[in-house]
Amino acid sequence: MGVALGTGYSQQNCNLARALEVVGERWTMLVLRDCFYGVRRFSDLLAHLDISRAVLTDRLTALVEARVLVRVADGGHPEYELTEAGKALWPSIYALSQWGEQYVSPGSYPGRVFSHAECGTQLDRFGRCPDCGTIPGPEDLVVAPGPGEAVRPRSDAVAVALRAPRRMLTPLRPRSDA
Amino acid sequence: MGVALGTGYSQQNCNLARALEVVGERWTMLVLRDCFYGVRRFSDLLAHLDISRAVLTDRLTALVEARVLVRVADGGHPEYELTEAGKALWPSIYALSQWGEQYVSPGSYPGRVFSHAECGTQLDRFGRCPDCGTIPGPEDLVVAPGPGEAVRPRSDAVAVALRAPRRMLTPLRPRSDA
DNA sequence: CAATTTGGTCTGGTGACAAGACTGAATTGC
DNA sequence: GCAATTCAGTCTTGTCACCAGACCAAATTG
Repeated sequence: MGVALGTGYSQQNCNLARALEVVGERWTMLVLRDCFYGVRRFSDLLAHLDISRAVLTDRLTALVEARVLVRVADGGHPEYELTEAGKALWPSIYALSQWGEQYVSPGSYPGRVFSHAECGTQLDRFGRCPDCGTIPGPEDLVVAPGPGEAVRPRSDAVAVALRAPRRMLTPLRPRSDA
Repeated sequence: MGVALGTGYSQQNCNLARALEVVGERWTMLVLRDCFYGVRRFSDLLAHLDISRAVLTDRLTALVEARVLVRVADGGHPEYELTEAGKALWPSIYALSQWGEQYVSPGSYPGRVFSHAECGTQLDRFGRCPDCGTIPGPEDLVVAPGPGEAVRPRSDAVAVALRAPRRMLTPLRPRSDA
């Protein structure tokens, strides 16, 4: 209780409202973005997002309950991984990022560029690979820092790792395999 | 003051965070969805969304300030229209709706289907017209109710108008042209 | 011109969030 | 093996946003 409440758009017979009940809360999208970048640990999310511990706990719990993430903890520290439903959110996140880049902070925040790993071509603003004509899923993408510099670069582990091109969805830290 | 605050993801040098500062607040996306459907009046949004008056006022003010909507009021009652930046949000809204339909309420909420007005073909989940191979903008789309019935159909003017296929972005009510 | 609708503003009560102290389990250092 | 540290949370307190509903002036309708 208290998890999915406060987000209820109860009277809306609408798929957008249903989606927003799951991913529309503050911070949720940013948590998921980090998951796509390979972040899996509570502490990494905490350090990268400047989010309150209680709220991060709440969001992770809700996302696990909604089957967007799975909590994996065999003995060691728990890790949070995207499920299929979670990975399917990539187009939404990409579309919002592109809009932010074009209309909110044009030019100021170079952000990151995404390329089709197979052919190295940079995606267009709809997420299409202009070379292949397809819309690659997140597992087929490489993220790299865009041109230009961040205004005030961060120093947390996640920010540092993202200064080099990375295959998306690959864990930021090596698995603590038994 | 008090408008854009509370949504600040200040430390995030990230386009997604920038986008969410503008459209990430509760209700904002649903307001915009209605704008795409042709809703332009305060009272229609109020009736269709079951939102508090104060919050609706706040959201509209913020969206106008962010240049996502324009407030047009020549004498008569004001109307809110999507700007170019606002229309550019369509891919984000479409992506979220599709995700909601597939992963949150599969089958339960038939929602609406979107077709390319030019050729009548229904869009795929990435917003592509399978016939033309393009990704039509919202001005080239027709919304129609999906198959199946809403659980508890609404009776407000907007819900009623949306029971028939409609060209998107066309005003719900005839303009009170001078 | 009276009644109603429209587009708001203004209250009060409730719930969400931020900041930070605190804790027990896991991990690391030696 | 044991101490120190890190990790993944929980708990508390204050602030802020949101909801429900009363209220109000301007526009519109009858």
